[in-house]
Formats: sequence, structure tokens, C-alpha cells
Amino acid sequence: MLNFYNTLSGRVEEFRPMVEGEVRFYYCGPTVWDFAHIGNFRSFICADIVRRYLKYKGLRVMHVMNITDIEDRIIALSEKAGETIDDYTARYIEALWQDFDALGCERPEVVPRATRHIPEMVDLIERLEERGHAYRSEGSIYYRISSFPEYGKLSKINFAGNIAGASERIDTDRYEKEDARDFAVWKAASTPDEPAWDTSLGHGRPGWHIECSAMSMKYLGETFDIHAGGIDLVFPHHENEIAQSEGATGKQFARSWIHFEHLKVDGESMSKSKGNYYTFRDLTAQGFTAPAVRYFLLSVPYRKQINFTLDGLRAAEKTVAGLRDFRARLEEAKVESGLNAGLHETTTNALKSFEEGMDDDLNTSMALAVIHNLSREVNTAIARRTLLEDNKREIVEVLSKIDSVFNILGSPPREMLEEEIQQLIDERQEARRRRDFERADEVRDELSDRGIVLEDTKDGVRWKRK
RNA sequence: GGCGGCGUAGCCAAGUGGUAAGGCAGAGGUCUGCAAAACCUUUAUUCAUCGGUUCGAUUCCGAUCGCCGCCUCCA
Repeated sequence: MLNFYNTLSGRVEEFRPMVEGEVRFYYCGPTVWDFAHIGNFRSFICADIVRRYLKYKGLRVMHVMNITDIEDRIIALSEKAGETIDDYTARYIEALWQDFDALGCERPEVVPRATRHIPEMVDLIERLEERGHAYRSEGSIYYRISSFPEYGKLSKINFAGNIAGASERIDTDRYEKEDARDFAVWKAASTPDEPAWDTSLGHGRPGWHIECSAMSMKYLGETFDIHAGGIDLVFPHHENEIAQSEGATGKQFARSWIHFEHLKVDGESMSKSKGNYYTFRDLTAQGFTAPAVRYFLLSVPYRKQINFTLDGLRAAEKTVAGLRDFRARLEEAKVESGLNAGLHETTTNALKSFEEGMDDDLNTSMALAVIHNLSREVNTAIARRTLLEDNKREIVEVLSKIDSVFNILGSPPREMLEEEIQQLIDERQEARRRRDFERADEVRDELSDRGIVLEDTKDGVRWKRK
């Protein structure tokens, strides 16, 4: 059984979907202008692991990831660029998918955009008004927090407590609100030419929080299984979503909440001003590979802060290369028929341990250790020629099952031997037979310069790309 | 000021009331023409510091130090 930490209940609990065999999963996606850094990708990959492991468990997953394309900053930037929101955001969204695919994340079933769901948000706001949860003030509409006594149940923020230090920074005069905690669900346009929509609520745009309430309920129903996102969204975003959705429907909104921790870079929070801000593209430009980045970002359980360093990524690069080598070696191993009982047990236990690790609040560290241990044992068996045909088949199968979740081994490197490479290899073998090692090394160096690494094994020469 | 998280070997990092996963790096060995890869052996008497509870704590409690986040518009 799968257990994970539910932010709402504050403890690890067994996950049971609402509808047998089907999971309705909402992931709070990025704002388009700021999605490219590795902090966001950690989040995407965590969500992808959740999705993939649910599928591993045989569940159908209805996965919705929103794209926030209305937001003060986007509006300011698109205005500055003299572009419409759509034009401005288009290139970011395109880049998002490129990186998303490269990092091996499966695309969600539905990717709604805020700009395409204004009517749904307007409807929801009207429902809130009808039920007394929202009020108008100077053309804007605010959520009345005093009307929702459960407010704070997700973030466990004690509003009665003393927030003297914080309140200094709240300029209460700026808002025409009944209560400083109230938040905007609809913002009246403040300048004539800022992007805005004409709706029954007036000329303006939705507040940030309302989009997720409206879009998640549209695609997943008023109550759904899992709502996920970065830990920074717990308050106020997710707290406000609960207030909006449950205020409007009177029903429970998301049954479970999963929040992904942030990463640090070189021990500090990542920020542009600190100069420790990395995007996925920066890293690939430096020669790092996508599977290594993915491995690194998932190597620490999602509830722990991960400390991103280039040294760590270099280590991940080697680790992933080792695992890929292992898989290739296994597939190429020449084996005799039969089943080695000891290895069979090792294999069975490996899969079991993998599931135990993942079932325990998606402990990817523990689950990854399983592959390493299996790799060592199977390598030994290959070296000792104790790997038999039936073992090989089941180990290949177990590896691909595990990799259906991690997605770091990729498809097996069964590229055709390019003729030229093979010719050089043959030439080197011929030279070795003549004991002309000078020529043999020359050929190996030449291949190495062209990115091909050779390995002399008992079964002949293996080659791979660097 | 309030709330929460973290501090484990050279580096990254899992984990647990009963004696420390895994990865990278290092050392020695096997194999090899030499390499590479792989394998074998090895690398924390110790889990920030100081107290307390306990038969026993890295794991629970308290204090201290250090780091990170939230409490605010916005993702």
C-alpha cells in the first residue's frame, strides 16, 4: 500500500483513491516567466514521480497541471515588451515543454491555462458572492475570510497569534478590505490599457488563487484525490484555494495535499542576485545530461531540501553512466539457459525493497539504493558466469519496471554499430593480434577523440559513446 | 516578534529507541599488453554542541550554536 504525508492531516497516511482504480491529481504548475530554473524542475520531477508511481501501482491517473499566465509580473513584462499576454507567454511555454520532455517528465493529461478559463472563474466568484464569501470594494472583489472558519487548516497558521514583526510590513491603508487577511478574487483594472477582461464582474482580471480552484474543479470534480505543488504554495495559495472551493461548494476540496520541498544551491537559497541561479539549459550547455539532472533532483526524498551543487551533479553524471553501463552489460551478457535460485531471490527482493521504499512516503533515496545493490550483485554474477537465461530475463524486466518510475536508464543503447567504428575496432583487434600495441592504442585514441570509448571484455570489444 | 524544517564520513545523502543504506571521491587487490569497465577488500566506535529521560539515543525531551523557509504583493 502507498503511504504518503498529507499536509492537511499532518501525518503519513495510506492513500486510497476516491474512485477505485483512478486517481485525480492536480499539480500547481509554474508561472510562465519563471519556470526554467532547476528549483521548478525539482518540483516537476517530484510530481512526475508521484504520477509514475501511481501508474506503477496500476492506477489510472488523471493529471492536471495548470499554467499560470495571468499574474502581475507577466502583465507588466508583456506590457513592457509591447506584446499581448499570449504572444509574450508563448515562447516560454514552448521552452517549458522542451525542457519538460528532455527531463523525462510525462506530460499531464490536461494543461489548462488561466487565460482560457475566465468564465469558469467568474462563475466561481459569483457563487462565492451568493454564499456570502465574497464582497465588492472599489470594483474589486475580495474573499471574506471571516466567513470561512476553517481558514488556516492546511497551513496551520495561527492568525490569532502575534505577528507584530510581520505586520509592520503590511500597509493596511493600501487595501479597501474588511480584514487585512482578505484576498482578492477579482482585481479591477487600474489603468485603461492593462490587460483585462470584460465580464459580468466588471472590467478586470482574476486574482491569482481563483484560477486553481476553478480549473481543478472543472477537470477533476469538486472533490478530488491529490493536490500537489511546491511547499511555498501552502500559504497563502493553497489555503486560499481551499477557502474558495469549499466556500463555494460546501464540499471537501482536495483529499490529500503533497508539497515538494525547495532546493538550495551551494547551501543557500537560489536567487538571481546571489548568482547561484541555474536553469536546466545552463547545465546542458555545460555538458551535463538530462538523465543526470533528473537523477540528482530525485535522489533526495521530496520532503527534504536538496542541496544542489555542480560537484553533486558531476557525481550524479557518473552514477547514471554506471547504471546505464550496467543495463547494457546485462542485455549483452551471453548466458546459458536455466535459473540461478539465489539470484532469483535477490531479484525478487530487490523489487520488493523498491516498492517498500516508494510506499514509504515515496522514499526515492531508499528505492534508488535498490538499483545500486542489484547492479552490484548482478555484475558479480556476470563476472562469475553465474547469470543464467531466466535470471537475465527477469532482471531486465525488474529494471524496466523500476525505471518506469525513475526514468533514468532510458531506452537500452541498442544502436547499430556504425560501419566506420566497427572497421576501426576490427583494425585495432588485428593490430592487437600482431601485438602491435602502438597501433592499437593509436586507434583507441582516435576513437576516443571522436567520443567512442572501448571496453575489452571476454566476449569481445564493447563500445559506447562518451 | 511568531511558526516550521534542517545540521550524519573528504563531498552528497538515507535511516532508526538496540547499535550507521546508497552514490561520488580515496586506498589495496583481481582481471588486462597497457587501459577502460567490472568485481573483491577497505574508508563514521559515530550521527552540530551541552544536558535530561531510558537497561540502551544518532533516533525522544530541553537548551545552545549554525543554516533554510513561511508569516507581504506575487509564483
